[in-house]
Amino acid sequence: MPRKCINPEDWLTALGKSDFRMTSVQETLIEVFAHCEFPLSAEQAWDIARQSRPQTGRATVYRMVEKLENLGLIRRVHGYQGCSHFVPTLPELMMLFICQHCGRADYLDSQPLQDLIQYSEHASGHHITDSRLQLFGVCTTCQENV
Amino acid sequence: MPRKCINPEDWLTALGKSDFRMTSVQETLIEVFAHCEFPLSAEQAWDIARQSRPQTGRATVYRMVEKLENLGLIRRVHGYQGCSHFVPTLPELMMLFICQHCGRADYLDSQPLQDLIQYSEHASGHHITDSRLQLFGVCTTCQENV
DNA sequence: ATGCTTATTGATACGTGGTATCAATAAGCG
DNA sequence: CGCTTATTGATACCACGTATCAATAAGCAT
Repeated sequence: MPRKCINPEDWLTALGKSDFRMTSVQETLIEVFAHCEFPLSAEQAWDIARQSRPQTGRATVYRMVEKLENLGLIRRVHGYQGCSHFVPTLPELMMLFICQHCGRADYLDSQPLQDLIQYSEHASGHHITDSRLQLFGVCTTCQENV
Repeated sequence: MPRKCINPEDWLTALGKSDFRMTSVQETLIEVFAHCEFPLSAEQAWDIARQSRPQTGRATVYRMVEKLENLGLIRRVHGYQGCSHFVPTLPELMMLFICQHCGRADYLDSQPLQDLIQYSEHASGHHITDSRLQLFGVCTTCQENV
């Protein structure tokens, strides 16, 4: 499965507002999420963060996860075993695919989703402002390794 | 917004397996979910159930919610304020729309979603076995009442 | 109807994921 | 360098959900 990677620099830029103070915890957590291979829970992120920064507090991780989600830098995965895991968001709006076998996330072209929304909006009369789509299945790599 | 309604009789049929025993709690909770206007959490369902059946236990409600979800009779709403609310599932697979203003759920034609899945499967090479789509916005009724 | 088997219930205790509090720390600015 | 104040981390706390288990009652055989 293709591996997308996030540039932590961009995240720092996105976080860089006037009343914002960059700290070492934040750098650590940005690294953790920017490079995660799999959807990560706050608890998992905490474990990983403490490997390189043992004094990291639990509440701080939860706060940071909330902030990153609000900024749209990470994205909640609405999966089978709960909805508390996150993956980095790509700059472009894309559809999320989760492999049920290896657990990895892939990002697919979102044009079909935009078409769907436009069609459904017209067909139903509702004004659609937001959407959540997630696809599950077996990724190309795992299909080969059966 | 159009109001779809579930027939509790159908649910009883779906529940009627050999080693299954129908009880009054179950009837109560089926009524609660079959007629709910809005996505309901287990806790909310508990409150409503106790109005007509005060001795209803909390654990029983959670057990029943799990059973109904496993049977596909109710469906989890992956919304903004968490993922622990449920709406009755319609016989046909349909896309879920939630109005951000009045909170009501509507069910939309799922053909566009099926098309999207078929297209994305072909385009990505992944084998897609399941999906979760939810749409949010302002329903036709709420648009008129601005 | 009556009794028996066993699925189901409800009370309680428990566990986990997430939040409020608050004194201590440190970022960034003048 | 010192000040202001955003941020941190420890702790306590809360909510949602689950495991346990004796008591209850469905539904079948008789």
